[in-house]
Amino acid sequence: MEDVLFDLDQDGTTDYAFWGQMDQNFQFQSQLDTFLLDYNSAGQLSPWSNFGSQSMFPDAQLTLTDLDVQSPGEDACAEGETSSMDDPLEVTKHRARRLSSHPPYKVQRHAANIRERKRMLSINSAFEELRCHVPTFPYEKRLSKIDTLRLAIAYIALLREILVSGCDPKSYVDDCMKSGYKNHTNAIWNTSDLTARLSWIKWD
DNA sequence: TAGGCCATCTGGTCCT
DNA sequence: AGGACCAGATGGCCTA
Repeated sequence: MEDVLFDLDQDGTTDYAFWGQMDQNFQFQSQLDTFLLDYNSAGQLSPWSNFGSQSMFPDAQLTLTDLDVQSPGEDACAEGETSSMDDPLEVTKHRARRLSSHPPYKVQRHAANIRERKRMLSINSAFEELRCHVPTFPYEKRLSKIDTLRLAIAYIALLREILVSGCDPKSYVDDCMKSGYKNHTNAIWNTSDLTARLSWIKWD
């Protein structure tokens, strides 16, 4: 156990040295982070977005040493070492983890993290766009992602029914309001909820 | 305070 | 080989 901790310490010090020497990599990292910050600030986030209250880019405030902070998984690994290191498979995994903490891997991992954040940002912007296209009440709080998807499904189903019926959309919705909308789908958003939302829509 | 929601990190897998 | 995609783990924030 002691030598494991020692090794982790060693990795840490070598990493400090590594990052200190690799100005080009740091510049690359900074450029990517800067790009993502620009990407974020240029994005059309809704007023519901909580990005302002919670930093989307903790890395932007990171020092070089922050890159060496152990991940949750590594923590779990360290905690489980005493009980599981007798298992050869665990020993192999542990070696792999130690290997994965070496500098070249960290550079790739950091770049992958940035790409992943960028990818999630694009997904979130798509959700924001979708939220703008589903019927919501003016006073309603921001829809969660799952609710946005479910409401969109129900909304599309209802629009299809309106199309098939050939009726005037507004009168169709009014009829639904009066008779109680029977949604044929399994959607969570059904009956009065969806039609009540649609009653807010200006059909003209 | 528990539960919901979310962002982030991470390793694995698939694709180009 | 490198990037995209995915799911699991984790921790923070918010609300009932």
